[in-house]
Amino acid sequence: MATTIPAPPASALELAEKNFRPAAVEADLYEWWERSGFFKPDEGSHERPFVMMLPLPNVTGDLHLGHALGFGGYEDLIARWHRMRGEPTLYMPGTDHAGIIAQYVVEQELAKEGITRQQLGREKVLEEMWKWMDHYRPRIEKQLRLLGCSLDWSRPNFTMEPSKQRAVRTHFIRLYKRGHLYRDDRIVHWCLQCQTTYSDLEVKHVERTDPLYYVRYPWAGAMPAGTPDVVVATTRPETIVADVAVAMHPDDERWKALVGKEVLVPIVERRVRIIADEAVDPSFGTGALKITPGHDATDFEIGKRHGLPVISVIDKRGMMTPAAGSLAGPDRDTARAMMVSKLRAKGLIVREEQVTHAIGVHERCGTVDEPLVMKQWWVRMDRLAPPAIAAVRDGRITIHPRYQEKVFFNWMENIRDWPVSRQIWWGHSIPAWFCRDCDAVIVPDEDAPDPTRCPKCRSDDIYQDPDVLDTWFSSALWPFTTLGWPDETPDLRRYYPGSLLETGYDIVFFWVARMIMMGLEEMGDIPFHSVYLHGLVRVGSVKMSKSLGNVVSPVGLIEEHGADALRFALVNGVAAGADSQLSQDRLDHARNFANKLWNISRFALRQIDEHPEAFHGHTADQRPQAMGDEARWILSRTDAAIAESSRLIEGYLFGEYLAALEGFVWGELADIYVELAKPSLRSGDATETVRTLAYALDRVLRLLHPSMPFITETIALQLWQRTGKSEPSASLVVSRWPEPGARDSALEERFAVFVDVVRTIRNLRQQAGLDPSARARVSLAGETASIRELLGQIGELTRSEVTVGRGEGTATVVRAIEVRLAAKRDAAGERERLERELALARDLVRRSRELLGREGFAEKAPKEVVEKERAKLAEREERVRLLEQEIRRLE
RNA sequence: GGGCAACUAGCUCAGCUGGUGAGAGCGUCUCCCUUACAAGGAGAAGGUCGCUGGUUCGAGUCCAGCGUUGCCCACCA
Repeated sequence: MATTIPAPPASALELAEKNFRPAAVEADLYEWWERSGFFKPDEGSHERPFVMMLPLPNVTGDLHLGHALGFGGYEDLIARWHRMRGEPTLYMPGTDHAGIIAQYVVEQELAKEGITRQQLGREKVLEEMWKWMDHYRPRIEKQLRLLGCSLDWSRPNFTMEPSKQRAVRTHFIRLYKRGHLYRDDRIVHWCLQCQTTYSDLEVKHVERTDPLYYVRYPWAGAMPAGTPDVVVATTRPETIVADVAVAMHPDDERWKALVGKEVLVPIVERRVRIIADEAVDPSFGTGALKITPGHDATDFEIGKRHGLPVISVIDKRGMMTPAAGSLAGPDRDTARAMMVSKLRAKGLIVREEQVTHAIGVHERCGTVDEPLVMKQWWVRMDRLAPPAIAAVRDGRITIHPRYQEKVFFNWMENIRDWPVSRQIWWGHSIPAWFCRDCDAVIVPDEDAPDPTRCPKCRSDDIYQDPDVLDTWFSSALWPFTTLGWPDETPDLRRYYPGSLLETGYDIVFFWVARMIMMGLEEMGDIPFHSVYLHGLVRVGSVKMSKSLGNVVSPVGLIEEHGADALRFALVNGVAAGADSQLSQDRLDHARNFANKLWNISRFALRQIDEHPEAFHGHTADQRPQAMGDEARWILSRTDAAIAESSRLIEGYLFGEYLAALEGFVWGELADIYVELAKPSLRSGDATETVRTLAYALDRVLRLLHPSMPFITETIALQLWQRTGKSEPSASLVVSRWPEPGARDSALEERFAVFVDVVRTIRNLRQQAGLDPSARARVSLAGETASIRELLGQIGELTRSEVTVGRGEGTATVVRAIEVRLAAKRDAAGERERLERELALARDLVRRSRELLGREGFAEKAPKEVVEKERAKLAEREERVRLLEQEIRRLE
């Protein structure tokens, strides 16, 4: 920690308005936190560090709500909690150069000025890319600060910075030398728009209806009479010119006898064989599939199995190549129409129908996939995947919520090799050179400079692979490149492996799985111990996406409601891993809750100001030695809230944690304790009450700080300025998370009765139509022992004089206590009400008796459960008796 | 085709290791500007926890089957 800590901002110390105004304090507080070094891990600590890497946002534009959920909602909550637990906490910032997406975005910008990347050339486009990065990186970093993320900004990271380029080069070379990387001609997804390949994961399937043509392939030789025609169904007739076979399912009785015979590919008149392959679906079309290895992934695989040649008739721009013969020249759509009319002219189209099928499109731009066969770099998965599967299988890495592990296994166990070449310009260059004279592939040694001549044939006519690497190739290394790898840095030693990886479940395959594989490969150890996967945030009920134009900027929401309200609203009450939606209601509610806390604090601070003597020799963070019931009660409940909060956060139940905390702060501290505190504050000795109020507030601020850092810090500064605190920390950020004290469950049980009685009296008052501001008289009879000490408090919350004993007036029974309010009785109406209550009460008695009388219950259920049920039955029976008595009295 | 999950109040959703009048927010109704807060307070109404079986003394919670919905993966031409 910094040796001298600057003074906290005056704005936070002075804000005293009736409503909390986030804009007045947030920027100042963040700046103070950052400048004071609170977000740097304590290097001197011997505690085990907590390490979490930011899921590096793409430098493609501003942050959206999904980022706010992950970064501000979950990660910062988790980081702040660990920091408060005394763990040296490293929440590592960084951004991603975002390869294809970023280049696509910048190209769109250029297109607005009518410029294409080809016109500009590689150098200039890269200049534009860097300009974009230089513009958006600070903006993104600013937005992370607005969210309140406690990132260690002294350790900035960017995937394209020189140190990362060196790391990627090293990694590539090592993978290559170890045999995990190979180069091969294989079919890949090609984007005509982006002019690059992409991986299976980046293919989106969309439903589309297209004409399905049934095309007859004439027999090559004479066939016996009655031999059926071979008819294939296709949506892509333009690829017929690249057909090299027709395939049937081996078990298809219709065609079995014809396997091995030859047909003529229409128009090109090529003789091809009929083959049998399991991949053919006999129920589709006629059960005969045309095989086009050059332009279909399935066909490519089938072709490989049968040793068929590959014919490519479509080029990278989507134009028909000379190999297409009479179709050469036009684009693929025009060629399709041309082919259809040619086939029609020859009478080869036997049928045409509409078919709805799934077609692949590039998820970034929506362009229909064009499978092409190209020479590409591939990462072999056969040896990288098994250790990653094992790490999760044997629990070295746990994924929360746990069911996501099944999803992980399902994918990893069917994983396919990963194509990592991209034909764009923005990205990590590939440290591989090719020799024009002997075709050698040259990958230099790790620390060697770029090669200048071919080691095989000594030619100096070599060139570097012009492709760049998939973005995820570099982000897979994030857990260790951020720590200085491949150098053996102190950071790498201290902070690897990390503790937790928090991200959305939608990038498990893209990123999480690959980090695990590469961590194990390069570091020989898992990259993190746990993974927490949050759900997706929707706006209203619609998924947020750029194409739908409903991307919400968190910045506007922060300006309007404050970062705390946004952070709280995004997480409160959301089940682990579940998708959620952010609505105006949720935001308003969160803001209202923040305001509630603010006003509890204003009340407490005013009381402290009026009773300064309470803090001579005592501080807000010291648990007061309370005597009074209500003080002891709220202290016990505070301890319950502490224990509950810790338990829920440890269990990754963040939504529950906030919901439970809100219930405590609003429903118990504000609605009950603050009200009970008022009379004793007016009386002579307020010391105990003020101290209790301050202490409860101090605890609540700590408990809530991980989610609502700004408001809690503002209040804490104001509180501690008045009361002092025993802990030396200058800020709530680096204060200790509370430990729960001993609870008084007997007292809590008495207060549960108390709360029931209060509600019953208030209800009775309203039913009787009493003037809300008038004082009433209430008498309690029956089993009043547990609340005998709390009569004054009951009176305080119900504006009543409360006595024990028989009284007059309108009555009801709660638990086994008769409650009577001095008011005029409406005999008929009251009788009706009491009869209704009696019926319900009898039903409850019946249920209790049934449960207790059931065979096996008394023997098999835990003793406490049986005891509790017996007590409940007794109370219910007494309530029935009292209600009956009351009804009789009405007669 | 394979996998994962969801189905709880009018709406949006909690309910974690099974324990018995099923919770919240919003909305609805009644009342209240009580000097911390009207961005508030008090009270109320509202649910056969998708369906059918099973396990258990006991099931919203566990198991099986079914139905509906969503998502992911996959070589639907």
